[in-house]
Amino acid sequence: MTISTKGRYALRIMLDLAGHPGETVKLKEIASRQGISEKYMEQIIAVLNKAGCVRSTRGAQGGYQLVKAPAEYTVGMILRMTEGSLAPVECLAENALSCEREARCATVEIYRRIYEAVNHVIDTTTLQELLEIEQEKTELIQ
Amino acid sequence: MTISTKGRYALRIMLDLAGHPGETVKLKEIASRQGISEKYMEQIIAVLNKAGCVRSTRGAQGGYQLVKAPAEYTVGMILRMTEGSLAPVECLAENALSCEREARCATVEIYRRIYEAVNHVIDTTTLQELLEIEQEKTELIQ
DNA sequence: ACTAAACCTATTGACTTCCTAGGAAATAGA
DNA sequence: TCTATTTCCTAGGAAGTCAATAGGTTTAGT
Repeated sequence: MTISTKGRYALRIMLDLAGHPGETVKLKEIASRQGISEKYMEQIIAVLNKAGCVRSTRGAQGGYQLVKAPAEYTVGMILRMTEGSLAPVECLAENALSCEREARCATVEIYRRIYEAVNHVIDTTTLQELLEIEQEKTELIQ
Repeated sequence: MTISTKGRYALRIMLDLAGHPGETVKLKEIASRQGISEKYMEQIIAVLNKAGCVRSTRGAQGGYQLVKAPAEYTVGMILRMTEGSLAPVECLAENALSCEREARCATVEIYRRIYEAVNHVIDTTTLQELLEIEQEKTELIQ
């Protein structure tokens, strides 16, 4: 029931980019700030890039930047890109092949409720909101 | 972000027992009704047994039965016994060792919200409620 | 005694996760 | 044009987890 590093790192990458608006941020910078393997991050940001979430500039002085404003990204978008569906059971995922227990399965109801609760949280929280939380936290440290 | 078969099967075992009140149900019966490997179920029900969730009777004509009424079991109790904590990240689990990013980590806030939402769902749904859903569903089939 | 059941522990194949490795392609600046 | 820097691409691999399977021991009813 855990979210893998792939999704968690994706969120941190996006948050890092959101914290540097207008800049073209190198992966190396994000890696050192976040303490994540640069090579591993490459693979994660590739997904975000192909999905059109970030824009990349190749070559020297290249890097990444957000395409839209932080408020335009929900956490749900980012997590689903990297993690796939967050359904607690396969039969609830979008492209699931129908289960033969479907008609009489009572337990799926609890999984449906969990799924809806999770979706509600991640679809109503934006990157902007996380950015504000981060800023509040850093102010507390200073 | 999925719940493993261990937790899902545990819920189905408990629901099966709840559907046969007063009876001492053999594992073999549950296995054939639920279409789950008997040997694998042994390991799962052992956890529920040690936790005092079910009572076992050994020897011939033995089996299992619930200790309490279905309304006394929440889905949360059952899932946590078999799955462990349902926290989406380790640092939120009960016995987690503190994370050094804690003070400045903004993303943990979204995980906390997810965690709370999941906990709310599973702690407010009882086995009794699932039993009623099951009964409604079987009536629809007939 | 015989049989049916729970109990116990080890092992295994498949899969996933998290990361490392090694380069190719693109581009800014000298 | 050359070089350094960056993104891009693909393969591979160590470790761990999952979902069982296997093979017994113990207990108790008939």
